[in-house]
Amino acid sequence: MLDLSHLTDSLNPQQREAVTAPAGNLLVLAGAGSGKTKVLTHRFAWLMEVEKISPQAILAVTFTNKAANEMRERLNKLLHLNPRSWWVGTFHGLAHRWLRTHWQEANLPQAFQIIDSDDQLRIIKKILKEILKLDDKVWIPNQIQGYISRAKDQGVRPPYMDSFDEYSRTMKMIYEHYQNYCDQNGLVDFGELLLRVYEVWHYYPNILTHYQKRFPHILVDEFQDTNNIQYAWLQQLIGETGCAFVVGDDDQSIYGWRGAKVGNVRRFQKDFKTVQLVRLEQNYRSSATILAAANALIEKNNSRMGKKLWTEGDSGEPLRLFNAMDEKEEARFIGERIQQWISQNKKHKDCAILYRSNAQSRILEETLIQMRLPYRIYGGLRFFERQEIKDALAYLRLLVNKDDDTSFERAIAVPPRGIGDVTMEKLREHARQNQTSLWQAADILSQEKKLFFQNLKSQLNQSLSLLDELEKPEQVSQELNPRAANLLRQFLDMILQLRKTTEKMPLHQLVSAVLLQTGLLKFYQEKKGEKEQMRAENLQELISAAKGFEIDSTEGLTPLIAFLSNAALESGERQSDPNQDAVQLMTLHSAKGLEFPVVFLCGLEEGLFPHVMSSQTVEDLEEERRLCYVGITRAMKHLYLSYAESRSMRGSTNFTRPSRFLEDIPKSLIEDIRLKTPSPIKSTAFAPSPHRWTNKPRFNDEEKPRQFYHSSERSEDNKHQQNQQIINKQAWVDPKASFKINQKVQHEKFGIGIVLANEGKGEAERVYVDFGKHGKKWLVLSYAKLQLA
DNA sequence: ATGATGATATTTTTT
DNA sequence: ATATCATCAT
Repeated sequence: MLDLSHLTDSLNPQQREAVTAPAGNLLVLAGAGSGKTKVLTHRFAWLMEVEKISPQAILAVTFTNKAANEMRERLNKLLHLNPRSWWVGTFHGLAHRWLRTHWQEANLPQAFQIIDSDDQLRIIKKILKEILKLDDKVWIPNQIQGYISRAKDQGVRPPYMDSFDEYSRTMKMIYEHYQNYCDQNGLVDFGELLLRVYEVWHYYPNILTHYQKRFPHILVDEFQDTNNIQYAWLQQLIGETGCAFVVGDDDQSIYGWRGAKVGNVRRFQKDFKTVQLVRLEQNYRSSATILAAANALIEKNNSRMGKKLWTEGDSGEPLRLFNAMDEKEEARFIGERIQQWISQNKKHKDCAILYRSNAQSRILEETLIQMRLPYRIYGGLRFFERQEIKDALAYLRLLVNKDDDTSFERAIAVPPRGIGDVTMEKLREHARQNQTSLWQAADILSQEKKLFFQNLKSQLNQSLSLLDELEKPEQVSQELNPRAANLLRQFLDMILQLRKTTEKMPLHQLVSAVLLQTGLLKFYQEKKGEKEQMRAENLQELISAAKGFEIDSTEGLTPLIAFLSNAALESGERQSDPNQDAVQLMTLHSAKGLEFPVVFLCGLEEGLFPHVMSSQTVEDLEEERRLCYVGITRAMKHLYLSYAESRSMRGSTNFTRPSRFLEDIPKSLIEDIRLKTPSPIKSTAFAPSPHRWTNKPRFNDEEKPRQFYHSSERSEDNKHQQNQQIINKQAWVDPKASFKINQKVQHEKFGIGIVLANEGKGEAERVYVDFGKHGKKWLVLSYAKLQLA
C-alpha cells in the first residue's frame, strides 16, 4: 500500500476531497485564504503519485508569472523534483511556447516578436496619423486599443466585425490596418498569442488532438479571471477526453472591466460533463470577526455561487472605523497606528495600506515621509517598461529583424543622431509607396544618394537629359539631403556591423556591445540629471539581466529571441524585496492574493469606493463590492477602515459621504474611533501623541440607524474643525514673511533649496525655489510644507 | 534639437 | 494640483 500521508495529512476534509477526487472534471470554489495553491499543488502530486500520471502530461495554467513561479516553488518543495521543464505557466507564456513550435501553421515568421500594450498603442497612433490620417481627438488611441483587444478576446477578426454604422466601420478599418501592420512586421500582441493558438488548433485538428492526448490533465488557477478566448482555449484542449481541475472564487472576480467573465465559472459546470463541485470555506488567514464582516458584505451581492468563510480561530479584535476630517487626517491616523504597531516591536512590512485608486497614494506617501516611516508603493513602471530599456530592446529587436518598423523608428531616434522628422517623413513616404519596410527604404535612399554623388562627378559633362530623368518630381520629393543620407547610412552600417560582430557572442556580451556601440549608454551617462543617471544604471542592469537569463526549454530559439520574448512576457517583478522592512502601499487590485497582519482600507467614500465610474450598473457595483471583499479578506488580525468627510482631489475639495459598503458590515463588528482632542494646527507639526485618538463604543444601530454619519455630535465636531481650518490658513501667513529671496528652505521631498522668486498673495502665494539636483520649482506656500532652513 | 507653453485628462492592470 | 503630451518657437 502506498503511503500517501505526506499528501493528505495536512489537508482538511474539503481540501482532501478535491485533491483525491477521481479523475474527472472538478470545480473548486476556493474562498480567500482557504489554501487554494496548496490544493493545486497537492493535486498535481496526487496525480503523479497515485494516478501515475507523468508530470509532463499535466498542464498547469495561471494568470500571472508570480502565480506560476509560486506553483513551481511549492511543487519543488513538495516533490523534491525539479519542475523546470514542466508545463506550468501563464496562459500567454504557454501560448508563446506553442507558437514557437507551430510558427509555420500559425503563419508567423520564425523570429516573430511579442509586443506589449505600450508598443501596441504606438502602432495604433502611427496608423491613425500616417496611414488613415484620422484625428486622434475623435478616434482616441486608448479606446481603439481597448476595442481591438476586446475583439481579440472574443476571438473576432476584422472580417467578422460589425460594420453597420460609421463608428463600427471605422473601428473595423483601423483594426484591419493594425493587424496588417503587425503581420507585416512579424509582431504579435498579447491577445494575438492566445487567438493564434486557438486558430491553429481550430484549423489543424491533428495538432489539437496531439495536445489533447499529451495533456490529459489540466489545472487552472484563478478561473474567475478567464476571458472568452481563454475559456474557449481550455475547452478545446480539454475536449472530450481531458480532465479539468479548475480553482477559482467568483467572489474575488475583480477584472471584469478588462474582459474577465465571472460567468465562466458557472458556465464550466454546464459545458463540461459531470463536474464535481468542492467548496473550500475554511479560512486560515483572518480572525472570525474579519470573516464575519467579509461574509456580510459579499452576501449583498446577488449573482454568486454562494460560499461562507469560517475559521477555527478566535474572533479577535473588532474592525476599527475611523472617521477623518479630511484625507490628511486620515493619513496621519494611519501613520500613527503604524507607529503604535512598531512600538510593540513589530515590523513595518506587516502593515498594508490599501486604496481604490492610485491618486490616493500621494497624501499617504507624504505623511509617511513626514513621520519617518519606511514605505514601498506597488505599481508604477516596471523594469522592461522603462523608456531607456525599451530603447535598448528596440536595437536588439532590430538585430533580429531589420524590417521591424516600430523598433527602427525608436532606435533611430535615441540617441539623437541628426536624423529628424524631415528625413523620417521621406523614409516613411518611400516605404509606403513601395510597400517596403523603413529599413529597406532607408537602404535604398541612402544608397541612391551616395551613388548619385559618386556619379555626379563623372557625369558632369554628360547630357542634361540624364539629369532631367533624375529630377522626376516624385524622386525629388524623396531625395535626402546629403548630410541626412550620410547619417542614415552610418546608422544602417552600424546595425549591420553590430549584427555581424555579435553573431557568436554570448547574450550578455551582445547586449553590452549594443549598448556601447550604439552610444545609448554613453548618451545617458553624459547627461547630468539624476534621472538620466538612473537610466544609465538601468541599462547596466539590463546587461546583468542578460547575464542571469537562462534559456529554459524553449528549444531552437536563439538566446536573443528568447530574451526578448521573455522581456515582453515578464516585464519585471513588482514584488517587494522581502528583506526590506517597509509599509506596503497598493491598490486593492494589486493586493489580491496577498495577506497582511494589519490592513488599512482607506477612502471608503461614495464616489471613490465604489468609484463613480463604476457605480452605474448593478454589475459594476457588484464588482466594486467584490473588490471591497478582497480588501477585507487581506487582513489577518487587524483591519482598519477609514473615510474622510472632505477630500481634496484634482485641485478642488469635495465633501463626501461614507461608502455604502460600510452599511453592509454589521455595526456590532465595528468599533468607532473618533477625534477626542483637536488635531494640531499645522500638518508639519510633530506627530501627535498616540493618546489623541481613543476608542469609543459605537451607537447601537437600533437606536440611531445611520445617525452615526450625521449626528449632532458630528456637526459640533465639524464646527470645531472648521475653526481649525481657519486657524490653519492663518498659520502660514505668519511664517511667509520669512520666505524672501535667497532664503534657505527645507522641503520634505526635495530637501534644501534657495528661494529665487516669489509672487502672488494670500493662498495663491508661491515661491520659486532652486533645489539643486531636484531642479527649480514653483511651490504654492499654502500647499507645500516649506520650512526655513 | 531643445525648451517653453498650453491643452488635457485623471479607476482598477496582467500578459 | 499635477503630470503628461503635443505643438510651437527658438
